[in-house]
Amino acid sequence: MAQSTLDSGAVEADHGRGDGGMKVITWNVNSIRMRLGRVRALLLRHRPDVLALQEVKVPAALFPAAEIEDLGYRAAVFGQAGRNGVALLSPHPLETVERGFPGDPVPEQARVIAATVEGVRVVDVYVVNGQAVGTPEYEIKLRWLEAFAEWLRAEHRPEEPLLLVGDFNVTPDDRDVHDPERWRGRNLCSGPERERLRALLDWGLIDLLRLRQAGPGPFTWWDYREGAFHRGWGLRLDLALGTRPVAERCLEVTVDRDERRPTSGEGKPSDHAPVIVVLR
DNA sequence: ATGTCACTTTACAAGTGA
Repeated sequence: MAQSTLDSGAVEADHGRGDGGMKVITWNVNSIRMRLGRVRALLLRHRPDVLALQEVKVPAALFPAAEIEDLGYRAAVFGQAGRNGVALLSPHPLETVERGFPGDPVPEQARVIAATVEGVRVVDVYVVNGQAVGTPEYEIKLRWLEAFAEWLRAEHRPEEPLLLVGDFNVTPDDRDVHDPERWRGRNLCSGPERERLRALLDWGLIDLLRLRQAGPGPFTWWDYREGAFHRGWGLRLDLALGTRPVAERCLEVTVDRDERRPTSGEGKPSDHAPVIVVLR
């Protein structure tokens, strides 16, 4: 049963185009169990070729794989009980799945999963949050970004088709902040973390959303507190970064803000909105 | 700075992390 639905899903995900195009969505769901209804609706609405999830907050054994398979998707999960956890969903084969990376300063935390889908290496990251500048957690965040960049440089080449997506917990620059003065120097917007992200880009990655949208905005995350979404107090923390071969195929990048709305969809929203990347 | 949310523990509340 599962196999036949997987086959039909693969056909639908291509939108009948048969043109080698590819739709990749990244979404920090803040618990897959709480968000299953919305994830299901997103898969049916967009039929992405890849859905990269962060903060699934379950060990792999408790990931709702059967519900996902019923929609024609396979899941590769790097899970963790209660915190973190990343997963890649696709109707296509997920080849050469890699969980974590050598040199991770916090290897007990599930933050990176990678797989090759339709010839594109998709790397899904959930970067250390960092809590606040000056805390030990912030120092770990900087070290983590350095170690991840070192691994990327060692294992990959900028000439490869590689798409790095996820929740980076860093705003690339002030255009990604609703009120740059209010956020100046604080965690998610501070200089040192932006320098680490910049180093990653300098290796050979392009911020795909900025190819066609100069900003300021759009944002992808709004705090649950203080009615931040309603007041427009957002940040862009969720990014899609591509090597040149991927950037050349990029048609558009959009943010599905409706998913952050409390009144739309099944159950409560995540504090992050999905980012949708379309490649030709 | 914090008006929320989801998780955990030994659970019928409080602490943690985001």
